[in-house]
Amino acid sequence: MDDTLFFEATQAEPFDGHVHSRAERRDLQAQRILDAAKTCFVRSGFQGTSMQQICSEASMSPGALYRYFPSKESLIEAICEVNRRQDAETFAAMENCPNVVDGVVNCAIDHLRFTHDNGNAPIFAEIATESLRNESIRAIGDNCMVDVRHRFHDYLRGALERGEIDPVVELEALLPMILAIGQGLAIADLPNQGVSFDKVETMLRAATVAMLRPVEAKDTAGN
Amino acid sequence: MDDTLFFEATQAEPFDGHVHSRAERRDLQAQRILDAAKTCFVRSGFQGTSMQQICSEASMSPGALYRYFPSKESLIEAICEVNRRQDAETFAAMENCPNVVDGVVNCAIDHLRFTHDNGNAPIFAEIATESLRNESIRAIGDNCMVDVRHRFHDYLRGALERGEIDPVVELEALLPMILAIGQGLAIADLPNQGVSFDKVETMLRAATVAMLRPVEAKDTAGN
DNA sequence: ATTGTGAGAACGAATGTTCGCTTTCGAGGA
DNA sequence: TCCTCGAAAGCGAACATTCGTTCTCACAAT
Repeated sequence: MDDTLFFEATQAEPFDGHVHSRAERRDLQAQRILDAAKTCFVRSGFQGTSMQQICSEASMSPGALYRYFPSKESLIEAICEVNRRQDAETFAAMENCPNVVDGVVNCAIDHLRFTHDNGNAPIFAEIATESLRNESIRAIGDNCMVDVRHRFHDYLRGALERGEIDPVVELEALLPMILAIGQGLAIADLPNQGVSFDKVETMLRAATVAMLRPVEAKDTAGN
Repeated sequence: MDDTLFFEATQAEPFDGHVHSRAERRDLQAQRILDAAKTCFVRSGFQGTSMQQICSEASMSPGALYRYFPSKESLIEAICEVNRRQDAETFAAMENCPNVVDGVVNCAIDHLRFTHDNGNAPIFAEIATESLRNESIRAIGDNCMVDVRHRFHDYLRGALERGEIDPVVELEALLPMILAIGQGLAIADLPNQGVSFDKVETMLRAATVAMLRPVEAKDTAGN
């Protein structure tokens, strides 16, 4: 199911019904480390966080921590991977939305809401920044973005072929544009600046309609 | 004139017209260090760059470098300050533009073009990310953003009061939205992904018109 | 008895910065 | 024009500290 993390449950509980099986306890500890790492990364960034800080945050010794994650990089990868999976889930919901504009806007707002609620904006920014240079992180970030980009591309192309979008629209330019705007909004975390999600949605919908040029916009302004 | 840097020309040339006065040479060296620092920061980020790397890039010993900048942080601040000043110049041009939409769009495109041409996208992302946590950088970044935000706010409010924008538009929500979009576009560096400035401008103009709701859009699509 | 888990000292490498020294510069006196 | 000398510029080894990581050993659970 998932071979990118290092602490998978290597064995299902054998026979007994103990409160904490060996594997369960191991997963629990690993999660504790991940939570501590995320807290530190939000606070100081990937490069600015030391393993000692993560150890302190997790109330764990280096020797213990290194039993769960073989390196600092593996911790970063795990954090990125969690984000990647959450993003994929958010964007998957879009594909079931019949109206193109609603699909794009709802998906973006869901993403913004999730990022805001989990305090993920700094990590999101960190990943985006680090992806511009660090190879190993770019590999993960790109996988994430490639995934999102692909789904988004297919979704828009489908709408285009079904005649829901003005054929004038060029997908190869529109797609990076939308992703860039979404990224900017996620990093800015507008609700943190006192702008409600509703207002963001209203403006984003207007902008989306203007760029997508849907052939039959049903209720683009009222919702 | 400028009291934020540490290497000001402490004395104007006394009387002679030498090719390189003492102060001129000092400024030249300081600039060489700044260029090297920028190269390294683009490559590895603020935290990921060591002073040794900057020294190597500048072909200078640590002892020499530290005669010009008292710390690594002062180098980061100087780099940020340069960016801040450039941004301010770019955004100042906006205020002379009569048409609101043109003002906003042209300003944004100018900014994107400058960021792209100078390879500043990674540093821009770095500053934005670091501003979310690092105090000293946030101080500079905020000064920059406060400046830009203030100019932008006044500009839009002027247009609003002059009746160029639908009074329905709420400035306090629109402003962060526009800045977030601009930041996202700057970081994404679309021309680096094969999307021309013209296409970005077309889409951005459409989105801007949709969000600004100017009362009399003259040639919003054709330009 | 064997195996998994944790603590914490210890490791070498790398960090930002400083220090003592030499070289270069340029104004002013001979 | 040449010399002199104080100051500025530059070098690179060395500093203390911190980094990510490993090692050893004790404890706990099976």
